[in-house]
Amino acid sequence: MFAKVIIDQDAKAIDKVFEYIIPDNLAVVPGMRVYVGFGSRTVQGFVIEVSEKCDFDESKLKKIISIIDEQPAIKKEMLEVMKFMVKKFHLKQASILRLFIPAEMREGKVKELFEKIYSLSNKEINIVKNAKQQLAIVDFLKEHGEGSSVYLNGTFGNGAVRALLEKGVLIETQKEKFRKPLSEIKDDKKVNLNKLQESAIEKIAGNRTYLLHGVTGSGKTEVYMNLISRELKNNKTAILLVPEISLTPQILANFKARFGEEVAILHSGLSAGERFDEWRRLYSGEAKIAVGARSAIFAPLENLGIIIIDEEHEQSYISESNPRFNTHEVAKFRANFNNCPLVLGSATPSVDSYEKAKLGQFELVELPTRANGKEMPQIQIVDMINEIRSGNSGIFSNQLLADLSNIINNKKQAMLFINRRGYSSFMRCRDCGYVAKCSGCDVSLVYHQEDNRLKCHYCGKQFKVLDRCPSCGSEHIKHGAVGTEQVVKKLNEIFPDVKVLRMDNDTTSKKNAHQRILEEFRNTKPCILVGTQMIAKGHDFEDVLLVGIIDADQSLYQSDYRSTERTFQLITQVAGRAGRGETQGKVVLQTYAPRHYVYKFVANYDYKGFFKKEENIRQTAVFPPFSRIVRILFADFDEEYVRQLVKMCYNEIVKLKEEFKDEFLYLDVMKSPIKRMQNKFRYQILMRLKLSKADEIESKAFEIVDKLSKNSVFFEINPSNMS
DNA sequence: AGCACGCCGACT
DNA sequence: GTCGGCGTGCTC
Repeated sequence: MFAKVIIDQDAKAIDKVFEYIIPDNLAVVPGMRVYVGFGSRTVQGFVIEVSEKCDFDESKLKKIISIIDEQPAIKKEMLEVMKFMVKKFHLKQASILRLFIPAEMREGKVKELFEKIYSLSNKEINIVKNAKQQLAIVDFLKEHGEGSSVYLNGTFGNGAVRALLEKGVLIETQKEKFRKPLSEIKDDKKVNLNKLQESAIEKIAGNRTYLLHGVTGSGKTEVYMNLISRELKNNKTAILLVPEISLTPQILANFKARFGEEVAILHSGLSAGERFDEWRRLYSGEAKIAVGARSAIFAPLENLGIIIIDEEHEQSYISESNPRFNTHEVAKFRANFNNCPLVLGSATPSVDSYEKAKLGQFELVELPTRANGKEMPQIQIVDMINEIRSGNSGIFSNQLLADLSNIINNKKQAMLFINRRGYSSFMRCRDCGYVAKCSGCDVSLVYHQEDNRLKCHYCGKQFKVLDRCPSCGSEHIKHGAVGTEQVVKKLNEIFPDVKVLRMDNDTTSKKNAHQRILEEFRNTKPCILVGTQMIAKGHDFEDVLLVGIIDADQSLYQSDYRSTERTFQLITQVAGRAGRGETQGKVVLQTYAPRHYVYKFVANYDYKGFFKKEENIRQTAVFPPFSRIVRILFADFDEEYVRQLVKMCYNEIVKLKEEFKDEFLYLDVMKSPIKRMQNKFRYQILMRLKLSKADEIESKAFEIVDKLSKNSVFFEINPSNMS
């Protein structure tokens, strides 16, 4: 018998199938990891197929050395997922397979965790009287039967334990131990579903893709839980994906409360060992529901009954680094494979998904009202240009200040949203225009007052702050756009007695910091929470009666075709934080472009109106979803090398364009907007294609680039971050 | 990716 | 003379 093996090394040159002989004494099945000889060394590989004959010169085949796990680490379905992803996203096989197993399983990092358990042997106990600790251990074990090594060493000292082991008084057994993340189980509040929720659940019954459009507070989570329960009753399993930042302790606790041990949670906050344990519980079938961020779509579950993607419009479902894949597409593949429904839920669906629903490719299911019947908070648009005209050049409008005072006087809470961390977005010399930039990236440095440093938000490098311009010596340094730190500082000046908390990447990097800040916020009144995106999701604070959006235009200025859509989504999201309790909340939205159509629609919570307008614009300009944008990014330390490579590829693609004359709406080659990142020079080829033959052209373009480049190249479809 | 093989410069 | 620099090419 022969095995087709993929070598577990992430290199383009060996991203193919190698064949090996299966020795008679090894029971090798597809999906297993094996050790094989490879050139002069021994490496790990994944068996993807077992067959009677081989395609390679049999005399040159080596034997598989040994198997790594008894059970195939990659299940059959996932081997199909791999094949799909290779085709769809032009990824290397090994890099995909690595997504399917927890990192700690590779290279024997953390194997299963075993606990050492000691008990008394029947050997005669012979301990001198002054060995008090040893006698104490024996007494303890006589009473309790056994004890863990951690406990015994901790309470009696490891010297005593070791002495008893040497005497043979103790025997050691190993017990498998599961690490349990978050075991705080609360009572499950039984929620009665309203009619709309019930009918939504009824509708989601076939094997299609369902777009669940439900306004914030419409009770989507409750619908998800019921859908999952239903599938569990049918003896099936479920995957629920949520954006990383919504994986808050409360949400996780809700799921634990409802499903207990049947739910496994996969998120970045887990330790390596915890994640491995959760993975194993899914693999073995002990856990039947996987809840997690993007990569939970690869959960090793069999017999899937439903896949749910919450907040389906979120950008984080498109992986933008390393193995670049689109979670929706993988989910659709797995749903088809299992013949089960795929549910995409959102209060603000992506234009792409809503268009598909409109075309009948998805089935639209709507929850148009809040479950508690409460009104959505009122959104007031404040024209910041007017503020400047009337002499207020600060970062807060008079309206926002008045509303904040009101909140403080009533001992309530407010959230201020500013999607920029740090103090100010750049430092520039007023006299000569010099801007401080990162030495390795072509981006301006962000000033962080907290540690008085300039930081690069792309590579993390830090630099000394400028007190004078290094170019002309001037001391007139100007600060760029306002960030979270500065908002906090200004609030402290204006409201010195009020607690102000900040939540952004800088304050939440430590473990559990996230939770601590939210806990403090919950318990402090009055209080103002200033934060980036991460305050926009899922938090339910009854006393937040005011949400301020400091610079609503910010996401509007990113010049990609989805920036308006993103602005609508973000504002709706943030606005949803206000007035979650009995009292109606309010949103103050500060903008320099008050007449932009996005604000008109957002203030009325008019998603459909917005969609229509946006659809119209995209259709007229022939942008996605009415076309496909392909971006091919090249990056290398050697600028001359990338320049030539990109040129060669471009010339070939121009030929492709001649072949498909009417299909190209646009084709060009250029420096990437960020010309250099982490010392790599970046060039890109951009094309916009009509949908009719986009698949064909895309794969031909990929072949061209793949052939010419010795490294792997980044292919991005409809990218939203074009930096 | 890693390692062997191979062909040119400055050293005990 | 040979130790070692890293370019090129191969791995079932």
